[in-house]
This record gives sequence, structure tokens and C-alpha cells, in this order.
Amino acid sequence: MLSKKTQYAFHALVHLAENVDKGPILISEIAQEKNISIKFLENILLELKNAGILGSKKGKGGGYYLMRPPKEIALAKIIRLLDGPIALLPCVSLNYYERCENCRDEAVCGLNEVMGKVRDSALKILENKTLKDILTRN
Amino acid sequence: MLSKKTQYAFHALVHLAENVDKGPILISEIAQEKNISIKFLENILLELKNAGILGSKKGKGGGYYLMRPPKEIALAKIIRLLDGPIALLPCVSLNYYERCENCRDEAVCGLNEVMGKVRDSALKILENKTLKDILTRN
DNA sequence: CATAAAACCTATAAAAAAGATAGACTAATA
DNA sequence: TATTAGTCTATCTTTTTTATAGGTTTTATG
Repeated sequence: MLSKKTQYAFHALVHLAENVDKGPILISEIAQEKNISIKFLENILLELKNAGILGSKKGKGGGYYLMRPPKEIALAKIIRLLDGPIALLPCVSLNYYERCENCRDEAVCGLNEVMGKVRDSALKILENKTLKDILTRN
Repeated sequence: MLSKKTQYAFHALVHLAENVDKGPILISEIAQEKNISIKFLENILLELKNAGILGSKKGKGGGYYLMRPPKEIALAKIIRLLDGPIALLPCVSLNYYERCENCRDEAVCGLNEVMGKVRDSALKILENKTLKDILTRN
């Protein structure tokens, strides 16, 4: 399961994407709209900003905004940033690989093989679906 | 990511499956072979037993054994038992569903839709692949 | 230039989950 | 009846997650 942090991030990003034309959006607005603790959300948005996904403006009339169009922000990127590996096992993770401590040889480990397939099938979706794809349907 | 508990369970089950013809297998043998804390493994095997996946025999000559042939034990079942939901979000979980607290209507939530697809693609593999499929390839 | 608005930053705390261990109990076998 | 091996329950430690607190900096504007 994705952490609350990542879940909140997705909802916040959706709100930002649905209001791209309205200039910078307040943290407090997002928090209220999406029912998220404002202080917790603050940290999350900051992290997204430091990763180059969001931009911000301070002071009156300030707030957060997307640095790129929604269709260029892949879901996988957000998950990896805030949650870490997408794979179910460290030994099949592309970005957070760790050697398996419990098997002798990953090259012949059947678990490794199957979990690699699960990773691929998830990535096929998460690398290609973007913020644009998770906006509210009407 | 799967918890250590689930990872250990898979490795233990593989060992049992690879030795079905040898009668009951000792916890201590599995622990040593797979490099797992024996006491921790004890709890895990007990949980698998209580779920009807393993059987056991006490006393000399005792140990654990599979209750069904490896090809009848789906990977999804093990994950759900020890790790809980396979889905990335509570609101798309088939077995551990929880309403989303952050969106107004799941029926029009794009995140819900995409994560549902991720769940389906993972389940397609995890419901169909069994213990037999994760044995060591030779 | 003073004020208020709003993001920034760092630290810490509280809660929950994960990982691991301890030790006494029960059943089976020889 | 001694030994072997799983059973049960409790506890402990560590890590991760979730959340909060409070001061700092930047910017717009009257």
C-alpha cells in the first residue's frame, strides 16, 4: 500500500492540476479541499518542490503550482519520490535494488522471476499514466 | 514492498515444496537453509498452519509440510494472509476495502480508476502463479 | 516602510508497525 | 520416561509513519 504521504501528494497534485489556470494555490486551500492536515501537507509539498515537480511563490498571492503540464508528470515518479520502491521485493527493484539475503542465486530464483513480472506490469501503467490521467472524470 | 515476514514465508514455502517427498521438514532446517531467525520463522509457519496452508507433526520425526500440492497454492493468498492488501490504495482493495477520505466521489476519481488497473494487472499474475512457479529453476 | 500573508525550515513527538526474542507448554516417538 | 519438536503467548526493540510546533524568510501592498 502507498503511504498516506503519497496518497495525499496525489490528491494535492490533482487539485493543482485542476486549477492550473488560477495561478498559485494556497496550501490551506488544498488541505481543506482534500481533508488533509495542513502541516503535514506543507512538508509534502515542500518535498515535491525540492524534487522540481512543484514551484512556489511566497507572500501575498503566493502558493504552489505545477512546474510542468500534468501530462508530463508520471505517477511512478511521485511514488518513487515519496514512497520508495514500486517493486514488491528489493531484489527486483530497478531504483532501489538490494541483493536477496535468503536465496543462493537470484538468476535461478523463481520468486525473483515472478516478482519481476509483477513489477513490469505495474510499471507499464505507472510510468505511462500521468497526472492528467487521474483528474476527476466528468 | 512485501514485509520480511512475507518474504521469509515465500522462501520457507519454496523449501518445503522442493522437499515434498522427504516428509515433515524441521523449522530449524528451513531457518538455516534460508538464513532466517528461527524464532521469527516459527511464528510465520504457525500462521501458515492456522490458515490451513501447512500441516505439522510434533515430536521426533516431526516438522512442517504442505497441505496441498505446490501448484494449488497461489502467491496472492500468501501475500494477503501475511501482508494484507495487494492494492496500492485502500479504496481499490478487493479484500481490505476502505472508503477514500480525501476524495468526494470514488466513481469519478481518476486515481481510483488507474490504481484499480494496477491492482488488476498485479492480481492477474499473483492469483495465477503458484508455489510451483517460484521453485528454483535448473 | 510597515504590515500581513504565505511559504520555508528544522526539530521533535506520538503512534503504529515491523522485526525479533524468550520461555514455558504440549504432543509424539523411541 | 527422556528427548524431540512444534505451540502458544507475551514482550521487547527498532524503525517507520504520521503529525505537530514554532520560528524564519520572502513578497505584495497600502
